[in-house]
Order: sequence, then structure tokens, then C-alpha cells
Amino acid sequence: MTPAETSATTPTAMLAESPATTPTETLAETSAEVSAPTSRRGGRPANGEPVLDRAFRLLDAFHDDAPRLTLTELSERTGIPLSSTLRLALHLSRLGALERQADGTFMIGLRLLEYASLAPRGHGLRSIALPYLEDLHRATGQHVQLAVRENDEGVIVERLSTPGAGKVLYSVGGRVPLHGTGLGLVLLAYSRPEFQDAYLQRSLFLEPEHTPVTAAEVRAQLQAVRQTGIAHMSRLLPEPAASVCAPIFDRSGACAASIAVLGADGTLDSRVVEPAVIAIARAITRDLKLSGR
Amino acid sequence: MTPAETSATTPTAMLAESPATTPTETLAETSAEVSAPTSRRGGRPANGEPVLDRAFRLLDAFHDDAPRLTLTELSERTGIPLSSTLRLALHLSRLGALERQADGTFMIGLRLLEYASLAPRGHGLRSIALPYLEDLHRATGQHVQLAVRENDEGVIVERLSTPGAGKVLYSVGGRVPLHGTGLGLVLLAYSRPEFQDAYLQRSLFLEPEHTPVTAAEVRAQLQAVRQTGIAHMSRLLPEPAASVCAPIFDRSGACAASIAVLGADGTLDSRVVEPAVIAIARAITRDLKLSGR
DNA sequence: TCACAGCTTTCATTCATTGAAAGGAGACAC
DNA sequence: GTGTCTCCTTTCAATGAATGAAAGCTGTGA
Repeated sequence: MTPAETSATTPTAMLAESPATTPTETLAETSAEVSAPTSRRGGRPANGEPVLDRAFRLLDAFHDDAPRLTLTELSERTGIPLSSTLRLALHLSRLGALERQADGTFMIGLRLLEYASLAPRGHGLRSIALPYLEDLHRATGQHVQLAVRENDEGVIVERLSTPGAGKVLYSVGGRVPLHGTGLGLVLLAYSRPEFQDAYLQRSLFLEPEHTPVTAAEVRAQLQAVRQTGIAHMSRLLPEPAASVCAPIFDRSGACAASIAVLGADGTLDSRVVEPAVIAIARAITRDLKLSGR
Repeated sequence: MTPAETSATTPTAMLAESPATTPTETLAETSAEVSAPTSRRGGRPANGEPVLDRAFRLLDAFHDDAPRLTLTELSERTGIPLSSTLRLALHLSRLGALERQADGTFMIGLRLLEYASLAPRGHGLRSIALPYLEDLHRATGQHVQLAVRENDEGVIVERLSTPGAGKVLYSVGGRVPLHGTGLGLVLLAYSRPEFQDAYLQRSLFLEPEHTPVTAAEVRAQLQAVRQTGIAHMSRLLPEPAASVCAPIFDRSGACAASIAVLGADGTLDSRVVEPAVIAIARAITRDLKLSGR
């Protein structure tokens, strides 16, 4: 038993003693004699993860507050080893999903914009709704949002913001809960009853404050939305604000999206805004049916 | 040459010898005897293609005129075998990059909208420019476009269209040539001289008509753009139209984007539109610098 | 000259990926 | 009921694309 073998059991000692023998020597010896290779290069991990999943985890690493990341940051955020991160990130850059700047930082690439513009429920809907949303935006002078449901959440598809009209919690591409927001409540109110039941099974909280709500309370809200065709919501955090929301329907009569007018508390007179929101929601619904959706 | 080394040169032999005692005897026999495998299942292709490339080829299969595709259509368009197409498409659906409707058709998923909204040169720029673009849209009553350069092309990042203002060739996410369009000409005029030289090396054509243009002609146009700070372009196909375009600069003084007002021939008085385009381009430039880009 | 942090390249190892084949599911015909 | 489509889904042996530790490289700062 050579000293090299006994030291191999402790990885830290390995690192300290490794320069004692040259790499070529150890390799030749390990293949013949040594069962525990001291400098074992390569090797696939015990439970490999599909490349695709990893690639999308890289994309997931980017956020509103971190739209540009260095290689090391990417590696740390995803937990993927540095060399694998580099290989993947370069691959994604070749495909246009990422872009690399001169200083080496990575960012989301424009190719993804191209794909996103083909999402029927995203840009397809948006292109029809945008002129109407602009009208609503001008008329009310408040934030205007458009959202669709994806599984258990709403996704903001478009947002027209007004600098003076308070903070907006969610931005384009962002996800909103179906029960704590006006946009979500509308989407939930017009979804299939079985889906509603399943959704209301879970324990629900109003999110900035983390206040619990009962299923019965939400059901009452949904009932009100269906009766009036409109949703009123208000929140206190991060600052008092209110929203007025209405549904948009597709050709089949299913709720395709919801729109919201959102403003700082006090600046939003719901009596005034309500007819405008309803009128614009109906106009978009009509246009959606005409355009073959 | 040690025996260990010679055996190391043929790894297959090593592998073949060790499972000789393993219970896969029957399998080994069949593979040895049957030379023509009538029912040979599985097997990796001779030159496999990386999963990532295939996944993005699936996304590439979607187009403006085909935003929803069946499994068979996807398989045909990409040339990927049906079973592999299904596996991949389902995987992408799990990741949110695709969505599957009840009838089995696939479409681009909303998750990609989420990623796209993080592209600094896409949605980041867009969110700053949009209010100004709306102003320009209202004031002129014509199509308004915003584009950035990616390699040898311009990419449309935003478009506000006016139903009555003629056909628009390019939509959001679409790519425009750098020499045949006003938007592209501006992007080219303010790019690095080496890049311009390289770009002008190629044989250039004006695209709907496929008319050749010389590098000298384009150079003269670029010179005019740099002198006046604006680009005028007109095209005859598919119908007569004209555009007025101006550059947007980032903090470093490089051209970050270009904007265009585009209208049917005759409806666009460039004398009137020009000051508006310049003013809005400067306003966006100022805002871009303020917001730390 | 040394130490360090961040990025890039190498390469033996092996498991995720592969597609032909078989197995439904539904529609239309006879 | 049986046959024949088309379209979608599942199975599974074979294997090369994917893997990450280690070494190499580059700039920065003491």
C-alpha cells in the first residue's frame, strides 16, 4: 500500500499531496494497479439531469432585478458546475436564447422575443387588445393590465403603466394569484366549476400581507364577479391601491383573459372607471371573435 | 507498451469481456446469430443531434401563419421522428415553453413570454420607449416601430399599428435587413465602421423586388443618415409606402435602437413627421440614459 | 513573484437520449 | 363485425452526447 492510497480517503489531503507525482504517472498506474484513482477526470454524475431542464434552469436564473449575469453568478444560482454552465450557456447563445456581451456577461436573447411573439395567448391576444388598452389607458390615466390564466396562476400579458399612478406589483410576464387579485379573480370566476373547486381546496392567503382567506369568502367574491361582470379589489400593501377588472371572452364563450385598471387609492373613482372597463372588455371580446379566435 | 495499455486502447473489448458471466447470455446469443435484425428495436442514430438544438428546432417550426401545430405537422416540419417529437414536445410543455390544447395541438407557451420580458434589449428597452411610441402613434396616426440590431439583421421589438395605414411587412419579433429598410439603415449607419465594411462586402438586394444595390449606393445613404440624423425610405411593393426613421442612443453613445413611422404612400408628409420622429427619438434617448442603460 | 478570482479547455466515463416497432384510439366504409 | 385508414402513445435495447474534475489560461492586485 503506497502512501498515495491511504491519503486518497481524505479529499483535502489529496489536494495537498497531488503535485508529488505527475498526472501522467498516476494515470498509468491507476489503470493497472490503483483501484481508487487519485486524479480521476471526467465522469458522468450519478443521477444526471436532462439537458433541457438545465437549459431552462439557466433561463430561470434571470430576473427583473438581475437581467445580466456573469458565468460564475449563473453557476451559483443554478447549482450547475462551472464548466457545464459555460458549455450550456454558450450553446444557448448559439441558438439565440442568450446573448453574451463583450464583458462576458450573459443576458436573455432576442430570439426568445421572436418565439414569444408567436404565443397565441400572449402576443396574438395582445396585438388585438393593444389599441383598446391604449384607449383605456388614455381615458383613465391609470395603469392598465391584460392577463390570461395558465394553470393555477394568471400571467400578465401586457401592461401600460402611468408613472404617477403608484407602484405596480406585477410586470409583463409576471404571475399573479387567482384569488388575491382582481385580474385573477375574474379568470377564476369564469373558469370551469371543477377547476374552481380544486383550486379552492388549497389553503389560501392574501399575498403581500400573508393573511389567510377561507374558500367561502372567495366563493362569495366569485359569485359577485359573475353577477356584476366586474371585479373590484383593493390592497393596502405596499401602498393603498384599487383595481377594477372585467373578463374577455373568446369565440367559444370561454373566458380568454381579463383586463384591469389599477390606481393608487383615492385616485381611482370606480363609478367612473367601471363603465369604461366594461365597454373596452366587450370591444376586445367582439374583435377577438371577428379575428377567428 | 504494457499489456494494460494495449487493452486500454480497445475499450469495447474490455466491456465485452466483463458481462460474459452476467445473465444477459440469451441476449448476447441473439445479437451474435441474427445478422439481419428483422425486429430490432431502439438504437441511437449514427450521428445524433443535441437535444437542445432539436428543442429549438421545434420552436422554430411555429410561424405567424402556423401558430398551432399537430404532432404530425411538427414531426414533418422538423424532420424529427414522431416518437422523438412527442417526447420532446411534451418535455417542452412541462417546462412551459409549449402548451398543448385539449385537441392535442401544440403552441408556443406563455413561459417564453416571461423569459422574453427579461431581455434587456427587448422588453427592457420597450418598457421605456412605449409611452413615447404611443405619443408618436397618436400624433401621426401611422404605424410606429422600434427595432434593435442583432448581428446582420434588425429585430422589431415593438410595433403599434394603425388599421387604416397600409400593410406592414414585419411584425414584432420579425427580422428586417439592414440595408433595404429605414429601420435597418439607421442601425447600420451608427454601427462600427468595421462592421459596416464587412456588411457591405456581401451582394445586396432590395428584398420584396430582389433588385441589386451597390455598396456605394448604400454608403451614400448611410452618409446622408449620419448627416441629417434621420432616414427616409420608400418602397413600392407590396404597395407604395414610406417611412421616416431616427436613431436612439444609449449611455455610452452607441446606437441602441431605431424608431420608424411608416405609412401608405401619400398619407405620410415627411416634413410634418420628421420633427416628431426626431423629438421622440431624443426623448427616448434621454430616458434611456436616466434609467441606467 | 506570488496569490487569487474568473474564465476556458480537456477528456475518460456513463446515463440520458434515441427511434423502430408495437399498441391503442377514433373515424369512416362496407 | 371486420377492415383500413390516420393519428397519437408507449416500450425498450443500444449508444454517443453530455458530464464535471482537473489542468490551463488570463488578468488584477499586492
